[in-house]
Amino acid sequence: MSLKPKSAVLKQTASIDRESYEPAYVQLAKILRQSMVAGILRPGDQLPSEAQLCERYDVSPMTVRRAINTLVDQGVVVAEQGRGTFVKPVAMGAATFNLGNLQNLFNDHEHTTVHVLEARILGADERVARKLNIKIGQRTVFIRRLLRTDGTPSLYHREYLVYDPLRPIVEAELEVTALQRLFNGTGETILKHGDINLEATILNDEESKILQVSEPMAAFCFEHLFYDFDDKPISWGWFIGRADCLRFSTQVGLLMN
Amino acid sequence: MSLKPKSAVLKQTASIDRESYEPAYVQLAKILRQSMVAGILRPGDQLPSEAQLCERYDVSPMTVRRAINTLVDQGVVVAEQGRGTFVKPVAMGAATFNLGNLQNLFNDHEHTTVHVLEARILGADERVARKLNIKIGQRTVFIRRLLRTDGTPSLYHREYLVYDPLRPIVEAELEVTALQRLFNGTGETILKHGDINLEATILNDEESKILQVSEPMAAFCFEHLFYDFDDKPISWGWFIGRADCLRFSTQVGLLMN
DNA sequence: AAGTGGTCTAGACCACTAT
DNA sequence: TAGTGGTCTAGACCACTTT
Repeated sequence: MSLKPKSAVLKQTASIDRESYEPAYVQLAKILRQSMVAGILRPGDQLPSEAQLCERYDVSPMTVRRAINTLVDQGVVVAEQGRGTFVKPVAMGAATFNLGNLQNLFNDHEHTTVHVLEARILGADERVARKLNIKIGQRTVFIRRLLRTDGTPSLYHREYLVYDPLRPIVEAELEVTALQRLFNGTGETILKHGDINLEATILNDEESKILQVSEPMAAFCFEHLFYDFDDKPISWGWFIGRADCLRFSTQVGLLMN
Repeated sequence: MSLKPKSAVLKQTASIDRESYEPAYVQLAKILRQSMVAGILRPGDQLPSEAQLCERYDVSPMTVRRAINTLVDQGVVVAEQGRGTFVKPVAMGAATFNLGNLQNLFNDHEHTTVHVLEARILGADERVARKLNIKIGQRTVFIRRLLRTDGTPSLYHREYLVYDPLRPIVEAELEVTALQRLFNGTGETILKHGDINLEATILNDEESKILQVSEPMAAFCFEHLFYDFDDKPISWGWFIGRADCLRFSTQVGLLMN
């Protein structure tokens, strides 16, 4: 691990194309990233100082700054005031998984359909009352939905909504499109924030039946609790999907681009 | 949903404290965020223009820009060139889970211990050969590790390393600290990048025994495949943890701070 | 003291969207 | 055409780390 900037090597790399549609800071970030991918800059190595980069690529300090901030945000370098900017080592702990992939499911009307299996007014039991911070017996709207991908059951959703006759949302929530809104936030929304848990579980009898699984099978469970603008819970529910149909992939470290 | 900036309302909010240790752009971002939390700016609403914010808070365009970019990065607003900047609705699809929580486990030497259950040279079978892109029968180092939290088995790890007599890493990999390095990237590293999969599964007999579970139980499985600086796979393995001891939580939307 | 990153200014020009 | 965000300049000062 070298402690000095690899100035000599970097000097030979590409320069910034002023005619390009790509902003200078993006180009610079790519150049630096590329030197890491190529192994010119290794984990632990120090990047050239901002002043050096300004001179070498003939851009202003703010532009260099932004390029480096981009890399910091991407988690590939770390900047330490007074010391320098260094290439971060690959760490599995930096891996992140997002539900964005799942979101595509809801938008893909070609292959995915949503069926409302059940929707009725239900008095809250102890568990529901606790989650939604309401009294036991207070009315909720209980909804069960099933998503099918190419006809095959893929996701089973259950949801309890606080019943409020003043809020016309209830009607809308029953519609098939309501799920989509929950997931990608299109259209009107009364949700301010939400808590989401990801768990692994084994399908119970009801779930197995609905998802058409015969043997015991592992599944992902996304529990969600949404709040309105008064920070009152209004929706508690969970999605369950077969483990053999769901997978989350991600990458860490230096990738091509 | 209003289509006009809530200029009048925002005008009354706090101003920027020049004496504060907090950068101006952070303060401005907080002020804007606060207006969203307070419901002054609702999903779909347009933020005041950059010029307006410059004037109102007496900062330069670049500072306003950075504040807004912060919010864009946080995913709470979306900026559209030529139109304006708008508050994004809450979307479950925006949720992200990271393995950082898990990382704490490895650093917490007070409560967590790592035991090497097995470590031996092993010829690659078809599956291992395919994953590591080597020939069947080629030698690998097979390692089994068990992590205990306060004495209770919590994570079971199996790993195949390409055996390379020229690389002294093999010795080091056997050490207990090797796992920590894999996860948080401290010290020397020969890893350039990695692919990570998150799956839900049911513990098999061996896993149940090692994790001291009697009944069938769901589990999280993190499969990892790491590459060296020549983009050759050198490590394939997976962590398995009991579902009742592992949970991933996250939040979406507007949070307090 | 010298070098580093962190912040900030006060403008400028451009591309895009709306009217 | 006016207003918006997107980029960029050429400096400045500060806080911090190292020598």
